[in-house]
Amino acid sequence: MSNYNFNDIEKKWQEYWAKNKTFKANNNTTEPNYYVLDMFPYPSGAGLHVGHPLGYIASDIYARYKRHKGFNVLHPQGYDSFGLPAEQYAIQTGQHPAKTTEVNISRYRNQLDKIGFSFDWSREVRTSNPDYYKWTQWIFIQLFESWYCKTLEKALPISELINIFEEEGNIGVNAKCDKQQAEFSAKQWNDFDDEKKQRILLNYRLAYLAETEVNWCPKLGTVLANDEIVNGVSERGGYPVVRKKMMQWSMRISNYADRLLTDLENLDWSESLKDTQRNWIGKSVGAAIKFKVFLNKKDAQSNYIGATIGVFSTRPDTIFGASFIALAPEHELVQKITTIEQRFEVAKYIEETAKKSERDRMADVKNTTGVFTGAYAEHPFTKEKLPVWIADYVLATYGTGAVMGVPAGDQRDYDFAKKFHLPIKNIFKDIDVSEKAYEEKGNTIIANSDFISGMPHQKASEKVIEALEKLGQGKKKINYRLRDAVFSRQRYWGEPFPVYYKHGLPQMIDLKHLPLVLPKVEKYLPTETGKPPLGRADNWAWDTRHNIVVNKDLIDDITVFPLELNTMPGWAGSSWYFFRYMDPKNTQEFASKEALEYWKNVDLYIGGSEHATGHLLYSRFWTKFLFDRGFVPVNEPFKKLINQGMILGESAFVYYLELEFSNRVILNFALDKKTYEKLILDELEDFDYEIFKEHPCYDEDINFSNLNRLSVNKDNIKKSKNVPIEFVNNSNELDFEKAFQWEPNLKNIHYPLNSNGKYEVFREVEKMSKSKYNVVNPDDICEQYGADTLRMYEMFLGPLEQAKPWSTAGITGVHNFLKKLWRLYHTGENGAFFVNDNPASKESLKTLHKTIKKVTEDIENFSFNTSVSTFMIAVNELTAQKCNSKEVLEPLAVLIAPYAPHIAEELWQKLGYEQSISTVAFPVFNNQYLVEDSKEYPVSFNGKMRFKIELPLSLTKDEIETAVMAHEKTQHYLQGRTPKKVIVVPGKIVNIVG
RNA sequence: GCUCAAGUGGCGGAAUUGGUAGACGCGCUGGAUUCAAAAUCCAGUUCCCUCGGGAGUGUGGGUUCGAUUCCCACCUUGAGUACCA
Repeated sequence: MSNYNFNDIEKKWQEYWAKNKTFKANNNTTEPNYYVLDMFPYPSGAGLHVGHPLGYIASDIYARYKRHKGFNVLHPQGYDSFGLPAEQYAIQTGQHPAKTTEVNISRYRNQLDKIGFSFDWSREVRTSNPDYYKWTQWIFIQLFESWYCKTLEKALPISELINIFEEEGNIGVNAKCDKQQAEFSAKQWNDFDDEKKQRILLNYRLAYLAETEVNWCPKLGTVLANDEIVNGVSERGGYPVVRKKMMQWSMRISNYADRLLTDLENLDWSESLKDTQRNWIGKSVGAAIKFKVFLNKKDAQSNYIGATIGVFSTRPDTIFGASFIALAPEHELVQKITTIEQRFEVAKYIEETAKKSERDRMADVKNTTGVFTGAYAEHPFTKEKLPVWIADYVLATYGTGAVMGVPAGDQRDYDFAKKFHLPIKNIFKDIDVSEKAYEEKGNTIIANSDFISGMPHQKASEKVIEALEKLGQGKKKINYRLRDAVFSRQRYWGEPFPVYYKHGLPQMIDLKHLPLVLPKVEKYLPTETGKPPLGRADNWAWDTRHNIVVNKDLIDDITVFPLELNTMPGWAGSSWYFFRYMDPKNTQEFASKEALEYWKNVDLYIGGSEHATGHLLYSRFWTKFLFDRGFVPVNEPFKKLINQGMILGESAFVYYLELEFSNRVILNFALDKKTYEKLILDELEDFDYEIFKEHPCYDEDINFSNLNRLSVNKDNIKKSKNVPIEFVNNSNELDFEKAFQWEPNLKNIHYPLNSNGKYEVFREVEKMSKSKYNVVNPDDICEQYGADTLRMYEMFLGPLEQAKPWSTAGITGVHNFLKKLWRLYHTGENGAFFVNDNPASKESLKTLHKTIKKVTEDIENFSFNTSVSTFMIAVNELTAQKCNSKEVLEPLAVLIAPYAPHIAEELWQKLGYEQSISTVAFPVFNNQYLVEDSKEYPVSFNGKMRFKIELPLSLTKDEIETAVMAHEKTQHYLQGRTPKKVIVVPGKIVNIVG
């Protein structure tokens, strides 16, 4: 008697794989190689839920498949182990983040192991490991020691730039600086003192230190990158974010904007993900236009202030419609151009806008505000004097921080002009702009515009740019939305910068002395003086004589210097980890040339789409940089990328209203579905108050306060023996007794009951998270049904890339399939293993090869959900055929091995093999088993399906036509008529058009 | 607002380049086995019907002998982004 005892089988093979290092990748083979990578997890304290493994299962299936196909597969896993949650936990409990991280990692590892992944654990990396972050620090130094040459479109060593400066000055250098770098000659450069030289070089370095306006989150005590802010609040925690100027490390990613954009073309990524990156980079083509600023409207040269306002516009063709110029409140020219009369107003306005947080400003979109500076800008063609305003709808961080206001062509300019009674000049032929601006480009003809009147948009733009160039007041310009990335965090649990400060100037610590290891601190909070947590460390100064970390009391600024107090952001370590897996133990290089050359880039990368504008962009940036400097042989890190959809949790809630009565007794009334709908639709006028009126506490002056909700998920709290307390039955009815026991507050609610005398809870699908009590743990599924069932079921749920709610409703179907598969090999007495050497029936061979064909196609196309169905059909058919032949059952086991590796290994062993099934070649589809067969061809007349004719599958198109026309059924239908046309779709259908 | 994706039974979802819509699974119904239950197996299951058939892939058009698939317009939902000049 032999049952499908999945728990024993899975444990046995997981141990076998670990012991035999079955999935260890080789760095030097003659076989072709393939690199399958998952986005490595952040080991959070909550552990894995069933959503996490979805992508890992998909990549594991593909990795195992590729091994069967004879590839040397690299399929590693590791941990993105620096991060905020561990630090916040440390702040609360005083535990060192390294310790909690360690605990979380071992929990993760434990959970991952239970699912039977084919990871090569010998290559594990952890970003918080000093052996690893030594190289993150090293890459930072390389970025510091590089500048970006716009002419060659690549990063070059800073030493080459110094050479140029020494010989030619900076006049011929085509590089982007964070601020306008004044020109200097070779002689001037050579005469500068060292400090000045260093300051100038900082303007060119790819990693640079500069005072930048940053997103400051006071609650988290740190700055955040743009992609870490969602809807104006922090992604983590949802705290408010304000703008603040700080001295920060930044990365000149904007230099790579164009390459990051154009290189997307050749990547095998989904179009929607590419679009997200394209939008984020935000390329727009237009013109840079300079306006001369005058003190007043009078046309006298003496009123010229001697400054110009540069604007960027995607619509230079609308320049004759310009009626004002608007500056961002933070614009550097504001002070210089504001007239004496307007000074007070302007100062007041700027103070007000500075007070507003990013979020307030966003919430206030509809409310246009601004103030006149008193100055005027001269139109380059008409010489008209346009008033210069300050307006907070103009962003300091985009373009030049100034716009030319063309009310007719831009709705925001239109609203602004309306509000402040500025002229609205119509410059479009046959278009009405009396109500709103006309923003379409299309084929509109420009009018009332001097030399471009009568031209369409595109041509007019070109002409204007041409004319501006002649005047020296403008040129064609490409602008990007992508901004340089802030690289400093006021945090403890991150990579320390390998930087010390000599007289305020940053100096790099030599590679020989890396890693610079995180110092010990007593508390993980910022210091009392507002410095980052590293400011609390005593041993945090750099002794340049001995090249060691020493106590900060020894700082003398001669030989001992202060170290950087910021740490690197979370994305630092994750921007290059895929290279480290290639050679994870290397102590001399971040990865050896040979390893990098052997594996090249990641062939298949699977992870969530939430990293589209963060991790995936930064990784591409660092890879391009490392490529430019010759450290890696590839320009892009991830050839093919798949975003697995999120698995959502289903939550159950009680919604209740808190009602405050005049006698100050507070009562909670649970809502039924109908009332709830009325409430959210604000239709409370016809709300049924009768139920409340019956209550003794009812009063005319009921005060409705907030709508509350309470989770009553059935899987959220576990009894000691892992049995979920069932709060809610399948009809969504609440079990009061159990619910009250769990959450006594539920007792204080008055429930409207349905006809069964029960209360129906609300169901909603939302993200799985600990705080929502809707987490399903994969361990429980593995224990109850086995890892193979979990793997197949997660694939069976639906298309990989689609988001879907978790439900165990269909899991028995998949589990039954595995039991049937087991039985297929155990048809002996009392369920004993039984397989024979007899040749298989033609029918069984047909089933097998049909399955091989479909499953191979499915894996190649990543449609794993349909191949689970294919397996089910195959097993059902083979069971019906009573197939016991090795000829079919052996290849079948291999076929299923990527999906359900444990059961496949067990069957393989029972079939008499000692080697792991993962070394066996994948079955090859043989057409002959299908071709010899016949097929029913549907025959239609004028598109209407009439009957089917059975014909051999091997016929050609013409033969099918002849055979169909000669067939008695056809002749019977035609009754002597001659059809006009016969259409044959091979293998499909025959259409007769009469 | 802009960009993108998706709308198919009671449910999750199948359907090659346009070719028998609803595979497969869940659920449901009936049956077999059983003292009974679990487990397993078999049959049925889009809707309507006067049992001949008719309708049907968000809605309305179009192309085609033939449309879930291609084109146009609209509706709905989801995702991303947001004063980006």
